[in-house]
Amino acid sequence: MAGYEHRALEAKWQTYWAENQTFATPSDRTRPKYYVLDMFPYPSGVGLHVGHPKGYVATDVVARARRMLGYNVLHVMGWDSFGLPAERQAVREDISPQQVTERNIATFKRQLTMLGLSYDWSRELATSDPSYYKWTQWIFARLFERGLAFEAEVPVNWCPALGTVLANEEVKDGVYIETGDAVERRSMRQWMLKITDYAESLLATLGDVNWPEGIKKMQQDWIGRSEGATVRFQVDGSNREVEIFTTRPDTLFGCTYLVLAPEHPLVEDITAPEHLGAVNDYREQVSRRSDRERTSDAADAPKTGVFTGASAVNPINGERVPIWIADYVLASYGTGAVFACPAHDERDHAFARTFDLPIRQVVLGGEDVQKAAYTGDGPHINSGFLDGLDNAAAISAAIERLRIGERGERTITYRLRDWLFSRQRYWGEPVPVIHVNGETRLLPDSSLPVELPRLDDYRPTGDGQPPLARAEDWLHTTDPVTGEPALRETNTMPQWAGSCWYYLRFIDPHNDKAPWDPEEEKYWMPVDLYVGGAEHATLHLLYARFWHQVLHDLGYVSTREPFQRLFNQGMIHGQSYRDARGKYYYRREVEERDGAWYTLDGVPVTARREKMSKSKYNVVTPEDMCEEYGADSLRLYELFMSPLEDGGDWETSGVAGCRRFLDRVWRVATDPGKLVSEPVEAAEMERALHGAMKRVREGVESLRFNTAISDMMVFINEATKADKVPLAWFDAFVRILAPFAPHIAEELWRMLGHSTSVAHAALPEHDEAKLKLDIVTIAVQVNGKMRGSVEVPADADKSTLLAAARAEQNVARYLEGATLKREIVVPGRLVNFVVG
RNA sequence: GCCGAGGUGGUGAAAUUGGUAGACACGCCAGCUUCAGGUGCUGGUGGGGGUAACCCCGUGAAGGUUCAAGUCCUUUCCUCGGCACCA
Repeated sequence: MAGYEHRALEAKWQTYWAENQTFATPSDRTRPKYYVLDMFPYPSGVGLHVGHPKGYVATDVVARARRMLGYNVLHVMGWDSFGLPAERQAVREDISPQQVTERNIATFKRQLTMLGLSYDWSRELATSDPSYYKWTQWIFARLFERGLAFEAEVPVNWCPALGTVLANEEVKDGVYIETGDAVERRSMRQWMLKITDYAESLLATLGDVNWPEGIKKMQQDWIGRSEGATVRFQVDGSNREVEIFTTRPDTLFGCTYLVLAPEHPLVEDITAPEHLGAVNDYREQVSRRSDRERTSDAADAPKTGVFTGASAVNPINGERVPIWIADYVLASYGTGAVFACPAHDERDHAFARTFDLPIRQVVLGGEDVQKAAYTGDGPHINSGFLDGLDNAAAISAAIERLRIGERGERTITYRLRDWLFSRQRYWGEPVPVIHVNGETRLLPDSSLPVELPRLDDYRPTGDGQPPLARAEDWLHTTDPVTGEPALRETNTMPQWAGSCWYYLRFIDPHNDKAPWDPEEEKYWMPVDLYVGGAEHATLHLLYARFWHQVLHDLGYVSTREPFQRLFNQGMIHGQSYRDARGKYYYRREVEERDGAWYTLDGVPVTARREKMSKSKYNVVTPEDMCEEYGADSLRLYELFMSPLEDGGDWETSGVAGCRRFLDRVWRVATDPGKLVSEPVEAAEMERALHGAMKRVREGVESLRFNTAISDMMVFINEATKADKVPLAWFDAFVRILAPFAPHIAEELWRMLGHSTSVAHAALPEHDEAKLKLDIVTIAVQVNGKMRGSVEVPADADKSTLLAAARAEQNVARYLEGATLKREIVVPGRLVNFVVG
């Protein structure tokens, strides 16, 4: 009575799909292709919770629907399996990261398989597999050859808790964004990738891709293009020059001092002896402040700084201005030096007020510039040859004058910095270079992959070398070209390396001659739909685009951009319960009474929606859902609960609701005599069916599946109520249900007498004519207020509509004795009488 | 502080893009079925008033445009994401 046996049924079809390779990627090239990709997961030790599969289910629906629309679909899954957590877990459990990773992958794969996702598992890959990272190293070699990978002694983000450096993109407010561990500045020899060479290119093609505007904006802001000028100031009484960057060269006449970043290399040279003490104290004080302190109270913090005793000559008017140092000027942006125009820049203004430096107005507008900076447009004054010009004209004129005098030129600066590409860890790709007599040499492709050696201990060495330095036999090698003794590189690549190109390897994952076959690449690229979380906006997505554009410049790939369409799925939150002391409770340990929550012992707790996490006791696992309600019900609920981009709060009762829907579907199919081969007069049911068919197709385009599912529910509600349901209608229904609930659909499909998988049946197309109603209900308003409704033929003309509307009892009451001023008729919708 | 997205029943959400607000589902209520129910079926369910027909109010708040506003405009409040001395 209850419904169908989901456990046996789902197991049966999952086995069938595997045995029959139902989802093998087609090899014929006559059909259109569709490459639909999920951001592959890092296989963590804790496994999946129900928040993870939302995106996977959505892409699976798209993949299945596209197959049914006649596309060759590439739909694959793999593992971003290098990374710090596995290494730490390995140390904790005293086993190897390889073992940890293997185990975690097995868990993830089991959980994903259970959901009935239609991946071509024969293309599964893992970034930590030598047959994969061989080609990651191969791409690194190409970057190195082009001068895009280089070593440098640079100030880095060092994270003592992790024992490694981090990229700028991984650090926010002085802490590692993943773990919240503190980060400090340090100078170290590191591998860098010259992503800044691609700043312009990465901006340029952002317009060509179908991505959420928000993500594009974030990438634009991260790259941070800024147009302005570099200007060289002669240091007074010296042949040295201070080079500054400015977006406002038009305000050079308002310059009353110069500011260098405390770390600026020129500071030592120019500081006057009597100021040396103060300058050194200040630099010391600044260097002691952590990034966290410096960024957390940025912006509106009081300005600090000291005078160097030196002065510089303003090239635009020959004026001498003092040179200060201050930490509001960043060493890492522009040239690490600015000229200050306090009248027209808020930061300079605050600094000038603090140290009583002159403020000279050069642009007309605003209030008193002694009180507040004016940053708007206006005619220039006190500016010699710029007088009278507006900002834009003055900027051009100033730059032209500087250029002629060889004191400056137009310049574009980017916020983006080069990518710090080494990590002092074990569990990552070895960098394929060797060091011979202090010289770094790229290993020839023939010696790839450089495999990770097995270690007994994965911690850094006693003298602070990365863990790989422990592998003596591995570390000491010979140059395969010259035979000279050599040392291997002990830094490894960051986790982002493997994910920068995995979408390319999926195209041809078993190729051992090349990273991919060019013909295959041409067929499958670009990725048509890429689905994942928005947290990768400036990390993975920027890095992958960078590698892809380099590969494109080298002729290895055929598209400029890797991901044609990007879609961000929202995060699913779980309900958590916490008492006043902050202790969390499981759902089964609490109960609701009169709208408030208590533990079973009566301790009041607060219920909150939070990110699912083991420590918050609010994790719901896909296993539990599959066991109790079945994968099909879980899949439906993931999509039914909210639009894909919205995330939402997990409610297990909602899964039960989806299960009830499937049970009703089952009953419609199995009620004796319900399904009939003869036509049935049931316009409502037929309309519901065609509405659902339409919505399913729209959903595949818009990735809004919640309304498609509710329309399928409407059809089943109609079918449940009806005595007879035409077989042909139900047949079509099973096919639109199939992408969402593939197991039950496959079973029903066979019950309907088909002998091949529903996965390759044709997705039915709706008939627009069937959506039209013969009789429509028209709203009748008087003065814009609803006073009744009337049923009229859909094609009724205006006068018929008005007559019917007037005849409506309640409406007639309102019209009686009133003067009719106006009649509004919207055919098929409403009639509005405006009366006086 | 700046930039972006969003505020609709007890809950998740719909709303053909200016035309009957709340589809569908959860939850709740009532009835039927059942030895039993974390079952199934039927009906009800935005708030207030009324025996009823109906009436009034209602999409964060306040104004405005319009015959008509969840939808358009102005102001404002709140929530969530991103950036944060970028010269």
